[in-house]
Amino acid sequence: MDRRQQKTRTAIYDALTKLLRKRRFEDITVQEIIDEANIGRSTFYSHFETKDQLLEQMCDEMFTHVFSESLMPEKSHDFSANHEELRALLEHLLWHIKDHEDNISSIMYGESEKLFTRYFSGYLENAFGDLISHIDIDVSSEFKKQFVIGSFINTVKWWIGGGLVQSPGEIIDAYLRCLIRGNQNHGTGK
Amino acid sequence: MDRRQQKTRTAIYDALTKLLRKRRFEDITVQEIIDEANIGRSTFYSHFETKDQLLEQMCDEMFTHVFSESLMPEKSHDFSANHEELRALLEHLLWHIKDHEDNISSIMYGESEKLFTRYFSGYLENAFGDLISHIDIDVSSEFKKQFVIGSFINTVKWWIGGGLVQSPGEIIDAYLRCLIRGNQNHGTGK
DNA sequence: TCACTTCCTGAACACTTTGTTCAGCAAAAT
DNA sequence: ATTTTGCTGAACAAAGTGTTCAGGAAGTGA
Repeated sequence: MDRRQQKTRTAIYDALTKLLRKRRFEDITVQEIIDEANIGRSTFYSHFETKDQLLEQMCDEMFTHVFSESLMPEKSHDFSANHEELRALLEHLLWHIKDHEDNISSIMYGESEKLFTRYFSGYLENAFGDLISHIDIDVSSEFKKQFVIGSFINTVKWWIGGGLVQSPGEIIDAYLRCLIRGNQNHGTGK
Repeated sequence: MDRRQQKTRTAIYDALTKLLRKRRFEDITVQEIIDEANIGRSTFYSHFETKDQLLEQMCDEMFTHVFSESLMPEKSHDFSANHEELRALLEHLLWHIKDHEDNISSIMYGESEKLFTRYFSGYLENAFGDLISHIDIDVSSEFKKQFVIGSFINTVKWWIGGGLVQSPGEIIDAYLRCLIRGNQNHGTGK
């Protein structure tokens, strides 16, 4: 691909990321992004149709990167019999997020937060959907999914909002303790 | 108060509510509100400084109404010893929400949803903050609060988003079952 | 009924932001 | 060296925001 295109694109991404650290997305104007990126107006619009599309694409790239396939639990894993493995997987996920702290934190305000939530939710549903139905609580599986995934995303957002001061291990520990409590002994113990 | 003012104000509220049923708040223009309310431009701006202020005030009135004081648990109540009372209170809250279904549903998209969440969260923290610290899980009290309140609001949002098809009783049942599981016997049984 | 106070009206205005267009220039590709 | 592709920046139309103001309508009180 043309180096010029790459250059403008990253200039735009960097500019937006920098601006997002100080302001909500909806309060940032295209002109500001252009100025910060130091490019021509028409250049911006030849890359992105609108400001919203820019955000979407940028987040998309980032999330794809953060929630990369390597984090997918393999279908064969039986977490209901082995909580340690689930814990390790979730913790690994949080480490990934921590690695992208700068980028993700700047996104967690305003409209962009919703993109994160949607993307995260979709990922978790894919990755853990089956697993969740094995958790033994007497509620509809839709409700269970909503509860488990929702509370996890909430927890992660809360963690990020607080500046990621706790370690991923602490967070996962606390989360699982709230969620699994009373359920620890369901595994058949090896 | 001058009847004219009242009339304009409700005309504006009604107009916005109607528009919110079809579009996100951020996509609605002041002009549309004005047209829908059938008032003059300067009239709008003599009532509200900006579109955002209108939303805030409207939501504020509504939430104050929905989460009215009558729903405050009395300090003396000991929910840790009596889950039935807590359940009844939460169910009552959902009934209140259901009563305002039309208004609340129209608000649950875009920016206005965040106002709801903030308001709801503040209310719950006030109403149930003490109570939560009595729940027996070995995590920090901040985490516990985040988890309990967050998952409850999530559940309510999920319920509203789905069109409030389940009864308040069902929702509270499922919520408490997910939350309290393994903890039912902590009360000292009268 | 007669003031008079308050509110509503709607047009005009300045300003900001958006998204498009286009001619000219610069940098890649072949 | 020639062609293709991308960047520039000014100019433009369109849409929205928030203000102002003169005049009219509707409430209020004597």
